[in-house]
Amino acid sequence: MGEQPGRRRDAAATRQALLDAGAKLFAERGFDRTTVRDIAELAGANQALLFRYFGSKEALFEEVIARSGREHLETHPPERLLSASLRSMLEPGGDRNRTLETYLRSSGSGDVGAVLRQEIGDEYARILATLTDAPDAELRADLALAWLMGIGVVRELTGKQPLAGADPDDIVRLVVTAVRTLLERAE
Amino acid sequence: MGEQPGRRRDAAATRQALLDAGAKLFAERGFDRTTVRDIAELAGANQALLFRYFGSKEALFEEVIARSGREHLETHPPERLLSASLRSMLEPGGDRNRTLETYLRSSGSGDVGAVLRQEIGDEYARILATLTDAPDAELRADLALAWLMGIGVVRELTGKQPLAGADPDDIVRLVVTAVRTLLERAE
DNA sequence: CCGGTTTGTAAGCAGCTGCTTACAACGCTA
DNA sequence: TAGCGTTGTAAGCAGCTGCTTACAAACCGG
Repeated sequence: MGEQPGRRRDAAATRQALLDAGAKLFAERGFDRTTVRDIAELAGANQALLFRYFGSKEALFEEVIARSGREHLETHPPERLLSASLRSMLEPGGDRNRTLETYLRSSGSGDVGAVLRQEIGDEYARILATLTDAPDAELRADLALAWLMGIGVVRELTGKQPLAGADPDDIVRLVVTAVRTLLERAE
Repeated sequence: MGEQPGRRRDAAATRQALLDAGAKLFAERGFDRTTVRDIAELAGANQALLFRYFGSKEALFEEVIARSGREHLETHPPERLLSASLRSMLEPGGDRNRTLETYLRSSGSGDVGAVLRQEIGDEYARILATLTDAPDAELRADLALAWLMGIGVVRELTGKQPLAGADPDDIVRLVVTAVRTLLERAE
């Protein structure tokens, strides 16, 4: 990508460029449809370096997921995690967090990065579960998380209208209200 | 698969076997990770027949989606569509409807079967939208549909606990209650 | 029973995939 | 500046992919 004139050989920068390119493409296309050649080209690097620095396509993927996944969790308090994650998924912009997109675009049973994805999901749900004192708090938190994922699927992956073109504020308002009901309603 | 002794050569039966095998594998693995060789093997047919009867892997996929997608819509009234679809996704069993799984396991931008998937989604949402008289009924219906998809993602695709192992009754109860709030709450 | 059509089979092609290897260019340190 | 490890490059390999082709076996109307 943008190569600095003073550093024509820089392993750390190349590694980072590959990581960034991988993050972008995995989020856009999923794991299967992203090729190591595409990643290397977008990073402006030789594809052999991908294997030198990461070992395999799968290892690069896991590093992408691990890094991007924790950012949101560390920067938002529990009561705003849901709306913050929702907003970051809804609002366009180059530097937004694409964890959920990457997460849900990569499927399969005996899957790649499955352990990491599970850890991140657990972390999200654990935090959301602190917002309710219902006995089945964790199940309710999972359902809230599932809603996030579903909105991501429908918007970014199928582009269904009117949801795909709706105002993020409207979506957040509707979802937060209903989720509040979901979490607060003890029986 | 199970070959009748009286009909050793039967184009219609072979076509159907390929369709069934494709439906199963596409739902389990998604489009990309399902190979035409796998489909042919599961169907007990030669893979060349797949191309003779359907033309391409993509055309077979579209036929699978088109057929399975309409079944639910035609057999459930609006007020039970949500819970019925949710249940069919949650409850194990060989002959359940796997439209949503197939739907969400196949992603990508310039995508395969995109038009058909959109039609099915529109149909679901249109029916759900009849359940509310809010001005943004369609957006609310989309959000309800998105929740369905999300629950499918989290359960079948990531296997996250406790959601993946929860009692379908509990899930349906929580979701239906919250969705009722989502749909009924006019402002 | 004959001739042509339908159904099934085996083999292979071209292209792409993840990954490896052999080698050249560079830059630091002694 | 000589030596050497680091960084980058080009080429290619083996395996898999969707798809095609050439051909054999079964079927059916005449």
